[in-house]
Amino acid sequence: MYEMPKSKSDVAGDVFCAKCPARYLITKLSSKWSLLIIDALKDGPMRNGELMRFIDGISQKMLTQTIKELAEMKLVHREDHQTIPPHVVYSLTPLGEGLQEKICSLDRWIEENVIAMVEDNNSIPLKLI
Amino acid sequence: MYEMPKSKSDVAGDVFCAKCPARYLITKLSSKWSLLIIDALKDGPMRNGELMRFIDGISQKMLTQTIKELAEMKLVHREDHQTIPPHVVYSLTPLGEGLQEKICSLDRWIEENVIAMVEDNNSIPLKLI
DNA sequence: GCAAGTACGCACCTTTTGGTAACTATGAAA
DNA sequence: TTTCATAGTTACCAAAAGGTGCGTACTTGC
Repeated sequence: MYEMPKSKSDVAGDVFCAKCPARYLITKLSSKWSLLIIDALKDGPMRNGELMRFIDGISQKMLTQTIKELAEMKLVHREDHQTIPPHVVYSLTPLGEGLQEKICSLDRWIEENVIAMVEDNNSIPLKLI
Repeated sequence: MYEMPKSKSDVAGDVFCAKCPARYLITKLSSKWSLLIIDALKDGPMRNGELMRFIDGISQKMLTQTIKELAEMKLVHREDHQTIPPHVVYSLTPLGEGLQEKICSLDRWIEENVIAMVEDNNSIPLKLI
């Protein structure tokens, strides 16, 4: 597994290096649910139920789990009103906003180029949206 | 699973829709190996062994498998010289070049912001690069 | 008064991911 | 002559991802 460095200043970024924290982060972020949650939060704060309905196909378990990881990475802010029934609001942190621009750019590119990627290709499943 | 539409013109992109091909593609692309291979090919064609050495930690199996998927998505071109011993060269297609810009932008952002994401966080493993 | 919504945690189970080792055929270098 | 590099494939196995169903404690609408 990983080892802790002596000080934080020893940390630097290289995704191609297996032991770099940057690689750890790219491993965490390279999940469809992480990408979709950050994309979904681009227009402002959302609650759990809203995200569930917006991100078609995500389960409650994966939403909770992924949001927790994104919060640990300081990309998403979790605001719990501490009421019963629960009222929790999720939003992007300033750091998350920066990442969101990159991820949205990637997602929009995929949506725009999906036809070129799947045409004449029987191994990629197609379906009406 | 998925169903085939009547014609290709029915295809459109929405990553938030579970049955959209765009979701299928984002699912395939959201793996660390896909992201790293496309990033690695940004400076020109590379051979199998070069990629193995450049992308620290990837196994032969995952490299072969991921490249195959990227080729099916028309993002990577596989040029096999049909010799023994084998000589195969991989490069980005014009489509892959477009995606590479987005992915490199994401990877560089992660490398630049890795410190902000991991500081004061004991759940994220750190290591000297 | 009963059901639904809220945002989870937990246990169980299946599917997918991904590592390792063995094997391929050949040329080139030691 | 023996070893290595090349770019794979295959089988086997362990680990991780991820779905489903249950329970929670309360409020609001029907």
